[in-house]
Amino acid sequence: MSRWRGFEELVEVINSGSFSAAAKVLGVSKGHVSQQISRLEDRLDTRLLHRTTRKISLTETGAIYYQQCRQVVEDLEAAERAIGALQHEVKGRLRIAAPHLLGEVMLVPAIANFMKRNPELTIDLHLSGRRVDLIEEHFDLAIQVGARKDINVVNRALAPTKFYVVASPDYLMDHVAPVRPADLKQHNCLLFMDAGFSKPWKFRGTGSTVKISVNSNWHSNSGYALRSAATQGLGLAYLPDYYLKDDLASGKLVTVLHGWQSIDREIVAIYQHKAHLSAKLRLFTEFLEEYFAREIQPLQAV
Amino acid sequence: MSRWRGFEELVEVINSGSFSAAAKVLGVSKGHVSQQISRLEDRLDTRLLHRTTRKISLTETGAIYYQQCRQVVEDLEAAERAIGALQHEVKGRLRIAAPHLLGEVMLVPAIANFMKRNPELTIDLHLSGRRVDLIEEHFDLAIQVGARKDINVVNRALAPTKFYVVASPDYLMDHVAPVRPADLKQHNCLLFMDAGFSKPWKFRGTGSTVKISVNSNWHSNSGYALRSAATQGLGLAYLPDYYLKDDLASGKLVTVLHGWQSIDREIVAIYQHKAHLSAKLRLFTEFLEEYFAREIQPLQAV
DNA sequence: AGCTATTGTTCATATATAAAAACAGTATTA
DNA sequence: TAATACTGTTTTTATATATGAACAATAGCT
Repeated sequence: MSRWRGFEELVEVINSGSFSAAAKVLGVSKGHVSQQISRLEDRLDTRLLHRTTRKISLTETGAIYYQQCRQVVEDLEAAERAIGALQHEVKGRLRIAAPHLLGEVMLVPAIANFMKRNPELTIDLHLSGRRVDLIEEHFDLAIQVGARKDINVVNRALAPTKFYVVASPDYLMDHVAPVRPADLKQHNCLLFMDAGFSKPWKFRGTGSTVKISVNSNWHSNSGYALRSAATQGLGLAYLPDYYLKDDLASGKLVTVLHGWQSIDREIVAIYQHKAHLSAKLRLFTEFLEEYFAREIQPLQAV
Repeated sequence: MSRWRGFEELVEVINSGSFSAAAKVLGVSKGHVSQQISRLEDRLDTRLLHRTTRKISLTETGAIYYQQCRQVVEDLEAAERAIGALQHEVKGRLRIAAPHLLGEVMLVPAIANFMKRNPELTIDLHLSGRRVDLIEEHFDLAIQVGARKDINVVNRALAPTKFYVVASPDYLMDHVAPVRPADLKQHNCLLFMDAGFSKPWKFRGTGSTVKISVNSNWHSNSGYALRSAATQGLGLAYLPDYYLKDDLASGKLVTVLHGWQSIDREIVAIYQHKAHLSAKLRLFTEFLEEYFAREIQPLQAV
């Protein structure tokens, strides 16, 4: 039972002018209002209202208490209104975590687009190689490639993405283009490496799946640096489609290993709990889904 | 059920840092706290807390709501403290109604005495011939001679008082002093009359009680005027002991009808409800009781 | 790694609360 | 002046609420 029961009944009795009217407003029985006021008086060990069957009048003590409670009721009403507004409008802060590459290439233009429609929104975009802790670091949303196993979060697939092995035309003038994954061993591969670890390159051919640990004398935790190194002919790079689109179109890079596709992966939005999703978060993820579907064109078959 | 249930649980969960700790502080089960927060979230249609088994963290929405609720809790606590102080100290306003005579003669010095001990008190003394409506006119206390029949008020006897028939020695030189109530018919009686009505004079002899409607060509609603008229030999007056003390001692007036006593009456304090008596009201009536016992000396037997 | 202590949630049950009707009292109205 | 309609309170009964144990999950400890 609440520590402060009865204060709203008191306020409403005064505002309405009678127990009966207050009961009607509050949607309870008048007997209940009577009981609540009585208990409040017992608890405060003072009489708050003088009452005859017809007239209600505040005690001096009651008047002082009423003033404060009235303020409290107004504050609580204001608080609920504020929440309601926040809940149903796209406003406030949206704190997003993402890897550098995805964030810079995909999210920055997407966010720009979304904010044009929702100018009251504040964005806090945090790019890093880590998988952030949503709770600890107060992120509303994390965007990454591949889902999380954490059962406390929702993984929402936004778009599929593929990785391609690419090289510059220059490089391919000097080296024989690989046609099977095993051929990669003969090449210098530009590796994405973070915190000392790199992931193997995976491919799916007709019926078989291959995982290759490649040779490399060049590592970076920056996708931009990897792509740049590849265009300058330093070796082969394994990069996602959304990051290659322009350079493939312009011919600065070309794909190799035709017939071998990388394993499909998903760009995922990750957030806490499906229930009670705030409007801003719900609408932003919906927007991202549409935006990615529109912007990520499947590359011409390789 | 309250319209704002759960806000105190939310505040305490944040203040304590966990559901369990909050439950301990609030003196309820942790299951209950959990349920309250859940309902609050359902009602607001938003998530207020991120929770894992070990960590609690406010949502952006939750943080906003928490700030407001925290303020509300502090305000409610402050309100209760204020009431407590008002309830247990003699301070604030004490609004008293009394008849002119009693008020001027007895209450003014009594109040002066009481206020010396309780300087934080404010007194509002309203003198009139009417029986005031405590509720309607916001009186804490009415002092009068004789109890009220109203079942909604407390009649607290402060002191007994007697009425005496008095005359000036001059008057008695020219007239035969009455010895029985019936003799009053032969005299001019100075009548207390308010709103066109006067009360009969009552007497108790040895074994019998007499009620007399006297003859009068002089009326006033002022006890002071009555007494003054009597000292100037205009006739007989029927006045209370506390108002005659000085004039009887100085010999300006003398009592008649020896052997016939007026009906004893009570000076009464009248207030709303015995329960929840404020400290100032309780202490003031107690003080009046003592003060009257000390100050109203029984007149020498008549 | 495995164990322990502690977390928040869920569920059946005991308790407390709110409703509805009966009650007592008082302004209003005819 | 009597009838009436409405007041706040009381009481019984139906409903809702809080509990406490069982549960699932996790951080810290050894």
